Amino acid sequence: MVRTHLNRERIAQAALDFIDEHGSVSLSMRKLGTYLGVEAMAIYRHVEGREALLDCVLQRLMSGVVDGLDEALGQSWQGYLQDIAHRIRDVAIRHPKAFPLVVTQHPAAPWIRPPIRDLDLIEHLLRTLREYGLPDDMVVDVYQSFSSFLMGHLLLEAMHAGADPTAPATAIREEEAPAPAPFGRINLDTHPTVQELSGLLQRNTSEEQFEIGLEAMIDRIEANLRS
Amino acid sequence: MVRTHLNRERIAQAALDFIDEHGSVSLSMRKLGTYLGVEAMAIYRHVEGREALLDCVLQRLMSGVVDGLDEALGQSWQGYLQDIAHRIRDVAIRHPKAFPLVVTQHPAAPWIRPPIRDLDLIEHLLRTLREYGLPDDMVVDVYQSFSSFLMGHLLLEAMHAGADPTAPATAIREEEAPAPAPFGRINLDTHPTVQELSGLLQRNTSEEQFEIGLEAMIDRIEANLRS
DNA sequence: ACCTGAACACCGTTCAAGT
DNA sequence: ACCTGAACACCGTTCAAGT
Repeated sequence: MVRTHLNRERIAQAALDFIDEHGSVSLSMRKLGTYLGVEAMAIYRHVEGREALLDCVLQRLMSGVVDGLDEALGQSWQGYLQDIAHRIRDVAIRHPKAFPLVVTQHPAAPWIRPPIRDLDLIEHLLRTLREYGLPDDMVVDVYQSFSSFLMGHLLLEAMHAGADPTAPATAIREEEAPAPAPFGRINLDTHPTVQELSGLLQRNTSEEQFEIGLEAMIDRIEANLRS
Repeated sequence: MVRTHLNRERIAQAALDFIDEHGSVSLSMRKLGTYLGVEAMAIYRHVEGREALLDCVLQRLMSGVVDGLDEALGQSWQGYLQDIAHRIRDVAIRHPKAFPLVVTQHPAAPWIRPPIRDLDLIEHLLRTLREYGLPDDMVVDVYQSFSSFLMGHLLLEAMHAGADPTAPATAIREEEAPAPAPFGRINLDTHPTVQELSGLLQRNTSEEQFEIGLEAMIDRIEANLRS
């Protein structure tokens, strides 16, 4: 008797918490049930099924991005894009195990481009860019380029951050390889260039690359606007 | 008695064929068994489990990229990158249902950046860029930027191409909405800008965007080289 | 050496029954 | 109105048994 009173929001939040901890493949209706202190099949009274549940999680994950976005206005479309980019990056970094849902869950329409798939955010983006005076074809072009950019960078960052520090599927035998991992099962002898560049390859430059790439994309839009 | 003689390659090919047709979530060991005309659990004699099976599919999917890549040499590193980019794009377009495995399956090491995750291809890329005279830190930088770029563009293209033309999960009731689909469950009244730009949004400019973005990335590398 | 078939522990989902 | 519990059809994986 711990306060049941199930509802859509409580379920979505619990599912997100569970995914943050154990990953989305480990989430089952039954486990989420016991996680909620309820008999599992009670969830179906509030959400249509597992697929719909993951859609709820995704929406909860992304709904925070558009909130408070208006305050960032009044500057420039460049600053506005920077703001959105960093907000979505925060989501990807804070929820690395949940973020890949943006690509796993099929969007509601084919012209929706993850990770910008929340309709309110799309509306906000298109409307705001228009208000800053960008022509319509340019507005749509920015939406599409921007999505691709975020997708590429953030999915890779999330994969990196969300990778289990725990051992891979094949359990480690104690007698072999107490190595620090990054070249565990990779034969460096047959890939000498990888070996020689291993130091550089292991450097994590995600944040710089993100900032540089974002700047470059904005520069490219500016150049297009002038031509 | 149709020639069984199971082996790793035949299994991987059959799994890829199955995924191309039905998607990777529908692939089960049992279904693949009957698809191969074999008693399902026979697969375990050749691959360790479902996860390993998907890794095999992924490897088969990408192994073709590095083959015949040497012939493209002798030109310039720009042409070389263009060649790889288009080869990987071909894979994404020809196997839209299988391509998302590049992000679903965790890579063997954290410094590996999908979709360029085949070790032979990574070795080839790093070595070749070096031979063209790029400095080491630039070589690694190109690997990373290039991966992000391909990831963003190709995953979105694959999602678009692989989306089921069949109805979504919620079966369509006959009396409502015989609409052509792209705005099926989306309320356009609350998203007027989306409505006004719907014509532009539905245009498929994936290929142009890919070519333009690729060119821009290469230009950026050239500029970095001169500075 | 390779495949089979029964078995185990888990799934998503449905539905009649409880309160 | 909301939750329960049994049931059904499926899973991945193990293992002794067949040939």
